[in-house]
Amino acid sequence: MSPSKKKAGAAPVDKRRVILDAAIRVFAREGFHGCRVSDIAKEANVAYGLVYHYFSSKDEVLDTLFTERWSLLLEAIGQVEAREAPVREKLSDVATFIFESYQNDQDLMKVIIVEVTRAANTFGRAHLQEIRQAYEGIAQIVEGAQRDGTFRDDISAQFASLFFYGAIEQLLTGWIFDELPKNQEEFDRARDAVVETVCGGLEARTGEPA
Amino acid sequence: MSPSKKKAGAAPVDKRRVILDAAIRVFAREGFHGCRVSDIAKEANVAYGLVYHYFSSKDEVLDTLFTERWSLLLEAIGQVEAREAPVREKLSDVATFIFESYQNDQDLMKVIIVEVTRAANTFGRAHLQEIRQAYEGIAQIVEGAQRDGTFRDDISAQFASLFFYGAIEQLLTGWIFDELPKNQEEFDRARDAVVETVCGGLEARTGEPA
Amino acid sequence: MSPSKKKAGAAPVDKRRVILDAAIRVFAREGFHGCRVSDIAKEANVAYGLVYHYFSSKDEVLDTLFTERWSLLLEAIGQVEAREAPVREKLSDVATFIFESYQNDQDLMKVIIVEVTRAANTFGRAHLQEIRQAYEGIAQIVEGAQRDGTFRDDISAQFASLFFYGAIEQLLTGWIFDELPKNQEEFDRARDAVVETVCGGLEARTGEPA
Amino acid sequence: MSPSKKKAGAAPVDKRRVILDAAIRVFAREGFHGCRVSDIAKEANVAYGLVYHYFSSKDEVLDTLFTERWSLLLEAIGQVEAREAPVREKLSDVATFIFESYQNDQDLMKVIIVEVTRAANTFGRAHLQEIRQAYEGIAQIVEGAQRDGTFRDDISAQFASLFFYGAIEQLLTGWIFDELPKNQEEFDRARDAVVETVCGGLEARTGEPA
DNA sequence: CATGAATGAGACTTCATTCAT
DNA sequence: TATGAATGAAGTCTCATTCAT
Repeated sequence: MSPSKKKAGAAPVDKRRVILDAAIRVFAREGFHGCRVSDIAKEANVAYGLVYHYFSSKDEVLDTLFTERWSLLLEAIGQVEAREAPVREKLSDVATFIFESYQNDQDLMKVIIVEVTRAANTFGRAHLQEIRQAYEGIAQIVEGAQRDGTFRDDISAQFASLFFYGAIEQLLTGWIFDELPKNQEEFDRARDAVVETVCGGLEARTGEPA
Repeated sequence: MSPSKKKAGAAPVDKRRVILDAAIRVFAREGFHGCRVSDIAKEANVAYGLVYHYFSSKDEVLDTLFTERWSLLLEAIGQVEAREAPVREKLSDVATFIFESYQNDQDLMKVIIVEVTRAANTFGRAHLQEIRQAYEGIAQIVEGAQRDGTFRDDISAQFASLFFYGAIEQLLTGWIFDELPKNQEEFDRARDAVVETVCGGLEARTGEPA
Repeated sequence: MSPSKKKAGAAPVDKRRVILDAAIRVFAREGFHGCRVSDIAKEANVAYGLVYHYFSSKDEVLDTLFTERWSLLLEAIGQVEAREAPVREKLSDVATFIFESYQNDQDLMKVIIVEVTRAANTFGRAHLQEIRQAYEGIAQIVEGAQRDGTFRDDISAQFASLFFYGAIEQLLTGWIFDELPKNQEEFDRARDAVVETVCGGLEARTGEPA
Repeated sequence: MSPSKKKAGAAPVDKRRVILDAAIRVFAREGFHGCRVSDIAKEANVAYGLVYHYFSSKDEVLDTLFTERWSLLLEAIGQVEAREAPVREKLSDVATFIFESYQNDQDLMKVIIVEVTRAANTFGRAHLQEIRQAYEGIAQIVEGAQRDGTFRDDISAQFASLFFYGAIEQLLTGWIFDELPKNQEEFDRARDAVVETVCGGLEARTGEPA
């Protein structure tokens, strides 16, 4: 942040950041395997070798992008989880966070979902631990609701968590690849729909037909 | 050299099939990109070049595997859709079909999910059309239920379909990569949980709290 | 050797051999590190990839060349060792074998000496075992002469062996890099000189001044 | 930043020397090609660029190390050569000088032998002239002995010199890479053995069997 | 003198695909 | 059908050297 060694006025270009941002665009455009390291360097207007000055490998660039972002998600889930609020609101907040991430950084989220989260065989495997942490955070929100009687407890919180996350990711994937409308209204509708559906299905009922 | 297995009476070996089955195992074990064509040939006990005699490329092998299987799913969805039955039963049947596919052909389903369905950037893109057909089939089941008033219609059938499919795929992915228990009972529990959750959330209600 | 699968008349080109022979020339001319794999392929009139069809790496090409040749030396030493003959004759035969190897395959011997035997830090290390076997074979010849009283035994056979081999290798290195005369007469003179010097120094004496 | 070590009284650190000494350790440990310039800087606790402030290239660092040391050897040989003494004593002194160099600066001598003297294809070639000077110095000692009748003159002094030096270098190489015992006693034994063997073989004899 | 970020050429290796038999 | 040798394009990573400060 503080450009201590730079004279005021000089743009303190953080080349590492420049490379990361370029990588987001290139990965989103061409895919991780579809691009060469030189493409990243070119997009960043930087010499080939500089990528390797800051990152030990092409993989590490993606790892860094993923971890940077995923940790925000984990943190957000943690905060939601810790709060006192109705479960619907909590899950809605989690969904909102994810959808907003997507709205604000479409390229980055595309990369994370396409190249990591859904790439179960390659990077998804490497980050299994962190990915699971998100599921577990959501599961704990569900468990809380089961404890206080809001949610039925004959559906395991783990399953519920997977349904919730899976539904959201499927939606995002649809947005990413199908040419679906992507506007605020649509995002809100989608978010409400997931929350409605999953919470609706999980809520405990009295005097139900089913 | 010696046509030992081709003596009259012995089942004529369909080398094409042998190659496909070998590919399933190899793709499941090493991933599509992690294996070489020669690995498939070796696994099939077949000469390198023979793979190219039956298939025009490595891609085509995977395409074939995917299409073979996915068409079964599309057909199954179509039949369910055409039937007269409560929507819960219909969706449960779809889920059952998918879970049974997984139980019976774990390797093949792993390959389809990991390398095609979730590989949005590569094969998923090539087969987007067919994949969407499945979503649409499910959506039509939902629409039917919306028309007869069983399901609420303020959540679009398209969304509902993505949720349903996304939840199932997330579950399967969990089974594939996490070391979760995989037995009949667990499969049944999972299936019931998805159906319960999604249908529960989509059902129209009278005198509801929400 | 037997071109069993080739029609008589067709030149049975062993591409592997062609590559090895090309590698000898290229390594001798440019050094192992000074040449690229593509240089070998070009020299062999062969596609780049074929080198990797037959060898797993550039290293393995050199390893193969070394091992092929060095095993001949080890065998020769073994045969000399087993024979009944005066020690001078034995050591002279060993020297002759080495000098003749050099005369007949100057490029190969240059490669072996420069890139392996004297490259203690790289390939020499990898083949330390085999190189030591040669020293040990020579040492055993010396030990035989010590046992029968021909050679003094206050100089260890191991040392003597190193002296003998070291002297020869130094000579060869001189031939390889200095522009010394290289003709049969010179080879003979050199061989006799080493044998004379080393054996002369090792022979037991009676009534010596030293 | 803080010139803490440069306070009056503290020995002024010669960074150039520090770099050279670090290079010795790094070259000995990892080999010239096995290390990076940054490794030298790190070992010297010095900034990357400073290496290039004092030396124009990585090569020049090694060249400097070699020349520094080799000139001592040449000088020593010259002094021995100029002295009036029996040839055995002279050659023994040369051997002693080399063995003592090795005892006192194992790393440096390892570097010189492994990376220069025996690296005929790279640095050995660049320093061929200086290396030959050593051979010639030794040859002149031998010639002197031939002139006064101590050594036989049917073995050329040049050959004799190569044998002597080759034998010693082979011994040192053995010490460097095989885990041979390295103590004063062993050094003395080795030195005496070389001198005995070579001089013994070169001495003129009267009434010899050979 | 001192720093270390920036540069970019260079080489190995992989592997899908072709082809002669 | 069946074989497996042959092809060659493509891409990652290394690291000596330069340069702005």
